[in-house]
Amino acid sequence: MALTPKPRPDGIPTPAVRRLSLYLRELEALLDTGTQTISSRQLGETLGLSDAQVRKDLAYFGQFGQAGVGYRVEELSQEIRRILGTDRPWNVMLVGVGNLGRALLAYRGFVKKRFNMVAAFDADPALIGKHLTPDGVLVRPMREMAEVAARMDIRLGLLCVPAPAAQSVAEQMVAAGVQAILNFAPTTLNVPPTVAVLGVDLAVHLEQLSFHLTARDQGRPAAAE
Amino acid sequence: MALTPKPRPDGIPTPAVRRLSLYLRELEALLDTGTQTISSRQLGETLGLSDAQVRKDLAYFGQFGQAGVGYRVEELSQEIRRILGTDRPWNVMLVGVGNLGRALLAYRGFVKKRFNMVAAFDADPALIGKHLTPDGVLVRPMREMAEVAARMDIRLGLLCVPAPAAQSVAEQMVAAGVQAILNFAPTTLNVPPTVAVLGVDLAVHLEQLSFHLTARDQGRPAAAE
DNA sequence: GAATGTGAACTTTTTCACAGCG
DNA sequence: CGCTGTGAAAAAGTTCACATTC
Repeated sequence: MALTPKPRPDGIPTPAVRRLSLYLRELEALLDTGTQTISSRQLGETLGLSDAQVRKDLAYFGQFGQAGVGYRVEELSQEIRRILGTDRPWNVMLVGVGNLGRALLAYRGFVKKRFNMVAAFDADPALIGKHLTPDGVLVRPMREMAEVAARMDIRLGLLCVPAPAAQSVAEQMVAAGVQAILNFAPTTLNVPPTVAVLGVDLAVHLEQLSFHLTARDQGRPAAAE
Repeated sequence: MALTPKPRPDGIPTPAVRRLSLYLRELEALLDTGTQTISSRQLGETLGLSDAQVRKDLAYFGQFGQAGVGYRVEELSQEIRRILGTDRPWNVMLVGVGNLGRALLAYRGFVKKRFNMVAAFDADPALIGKHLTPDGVLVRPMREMAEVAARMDIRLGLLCVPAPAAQSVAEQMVAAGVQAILNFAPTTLNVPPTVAVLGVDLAVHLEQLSFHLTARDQGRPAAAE
């Protein structure tokens, strides 16, 4: 163990950040089983990663382990939450209350992670003013977006409108102060570089699996996850 | 242009395969606008990729372009579909007809790509035998999975059950002959290496965006998409 | 002139391997 | 001893730059 006080390295591989979420998921499951400590080898095992990978990933952010022992599950969980910024709740808006949007509004997994869906918007006048579930959030007209976002301090948004509307809606979200967008529309968004966009194209995911099926049937390798 | 007849390289970067889907999405949009040909530079532009990246990615699979001209949109689309294995329809099953499962059953994006949701399963007796939408698919009991999968030649499945049930359900799917799983449960699946799994953990995606928000607020870099 | 396909250079990410701590 | 943290080596992926083709 070195004594570099805080190298503030910044040159953290993007894949390492992605894996951080997976480590956290694993650690939270371990907490439920009452496990106190875990080694890099054990932590990587379930996820199909090498022990070295796990240690290196965590080391980008600090020194959380204890030589000879491993990592304290509770402590490491909290550290990762702090790094990811989920040690506090975020208010989230959802735009586009179609089938998918409704399902996401009701998704329990967000609540557990303290992502609070506090506002929903849609362009369809027929939906405005409705609560889609008894305890669900009110659907508002698009024009209220900026005001509501400011009042509720919303910086994160889910975009669930059809592809043709996506770019224009994204611009409205950005104008309203949204700084990070999870985009479910099957299209690429053009936004200012300060805004983070993560695309989740469900058809693309299936295509990737189709490739694996096809490639395997033809003798190509094909890995997973 | 070289005359390597078919190098059968096999050492195709996984990211290249992912990008193939994005190229196809772009090309399909271009088809609607009646564009005949496109250069690697133009194709990469919308996606934020360099022209070299586009050419190299495509070159892993063959020689589809014409020097001085670019790529024929129609032709390249078909080539990519062939590579991805989406030049033909796939029958797909969905297991777990909760909020998310229902939304996915109704998702129009799958239909367009010829992923046919032909069977749905759930463990809840109250849902069995129902059609969740007028034109929707019948919800069947889990025990019929193997028989139905064989009869309908289903090799692809969407897993939309709660995390605690996911591993056991995945095993049933594999036993029923499913060879590729799109996993929406926030947990890692342990399946035989012949089976491809792609995880879509919605909370993880939001966590990644939270990281970007947090990192940016603190002077770290943070890229997107 | 415009744009591909591709070796070679470069950058990023992963793995190795081992000193050192509890 | 078991296990971390980390430089150094290896592998993977991206960009460069250019000969070549239309």
